[in-house]
Amino acid sequence: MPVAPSDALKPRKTPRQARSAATVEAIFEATIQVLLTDGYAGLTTTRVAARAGVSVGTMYQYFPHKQALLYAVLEDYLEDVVLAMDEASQRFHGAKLADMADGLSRAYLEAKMRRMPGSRALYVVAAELETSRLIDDIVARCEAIIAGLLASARDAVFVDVGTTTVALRTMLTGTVRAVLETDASPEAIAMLRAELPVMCRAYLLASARAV
Amino acid sequence: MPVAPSDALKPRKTPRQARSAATVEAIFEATIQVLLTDGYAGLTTTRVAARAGVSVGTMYQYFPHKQALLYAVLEDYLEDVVLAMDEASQRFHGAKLADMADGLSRAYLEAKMRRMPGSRALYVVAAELETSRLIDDIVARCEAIIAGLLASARDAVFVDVGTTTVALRTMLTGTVRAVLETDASPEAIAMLRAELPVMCRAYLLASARAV
DNA sequence: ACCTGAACACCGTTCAAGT
DNA sequence: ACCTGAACACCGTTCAAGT
Repeated sequence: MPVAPSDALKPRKTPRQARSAATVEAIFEATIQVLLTDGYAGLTTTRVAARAGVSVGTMYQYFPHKQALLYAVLEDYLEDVVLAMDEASQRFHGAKLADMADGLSRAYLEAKMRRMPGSRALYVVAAELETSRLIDDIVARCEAIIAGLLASARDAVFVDVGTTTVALRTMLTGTVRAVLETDASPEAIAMLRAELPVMCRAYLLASARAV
Repeated sequence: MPVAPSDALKPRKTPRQARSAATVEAIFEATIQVLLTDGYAGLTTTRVAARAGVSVGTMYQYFPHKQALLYAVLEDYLEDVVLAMDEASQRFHGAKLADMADGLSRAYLEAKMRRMPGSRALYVVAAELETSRLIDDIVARCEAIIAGLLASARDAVFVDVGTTTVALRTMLTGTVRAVLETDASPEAIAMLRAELPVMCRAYLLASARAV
């Protein structure tokens, strides 16, 4: 694979002055806008620069290439999702397993919904980009959060928390993605809201020993 | 969205002579090879043509643009998966719900595994391409197969087969994708083999009324 | 009928010149 | 310090010329 090392994806320089901070912010916002109006195929460096009101050269001063720009946008988005998981995990620490399943799946879904329709656009970015390092990091943090939560369950103990954690995380992210990516209609989202907690509860109860 | 109508994705002409059928076959095979060695970013029309041993012009005689080529490759792949689902559905018609869950999830997973590592490469293609019409069709056929299977369960009846079908299909495809796309290691696959049937069984039993 | 490959438009990226 | 935009290399696509 012709894959750039992850370090190459970092921003070229961190803005130190108010003017350049505003520039980066504008580029950031413009990227999402262009993604939404022109799609991934229409996402052009020239177009992003124009929308942000700067020249291409300026953009390249902050992001060494297009990938780095998208990487930064994606990172910002994913941090928000991890935060939501973490909050839910604290709220349901020591709760009953069924409540955990509900709380976790709802928190994840709401975090995604809060940033719709950016969520849809960014799935494409995540798939196309060389993001393994970033995704791996986010996944690891999510799973640490979930494992900690499950271990604290008041009414259940797990034979293999590690496996259950990975499976649950995969099911949660995969299922939501499968829906949002192809059909983000109100009915599809209603289905997710209703069935996702059922799936999580059923799987967790099947994997745990009551105590 | 700057999206070409789906008709524009069809091959420009169907090969009528043995020579051109061989040409198309070579282009097809070359596409997957280039995808595997150079990644999606490195997938160039020139490169595919060279690998297939034809000129760019020849390629454009069969596929009006790069998207059409990828679309055709993806279509071929997806048909194979639907076939696997259909076979499993026939094998488990009228069986017990738990056996259906096992059979369906195993069949789906095996179909994906059989075409690894093409599976991984094509996830990116599917995400980037304008494939809604194709995906919608495949999804509809998968869900018809699943709905028929569930309705035939010997020991259970569903409150809302439609919802359960959509949710199960989403869980199945989404979960497998979430794993294969980011980590197709033997351990990850072993996890899937063990946990996917558990998930399916648990969710189906939670959604059904025993009879 | 089918194939070739130079030619064209466009995009990512750079860098000499500006403030 | 930060910004500009013409210039370069490369890719998707076409089409006049070949067999």
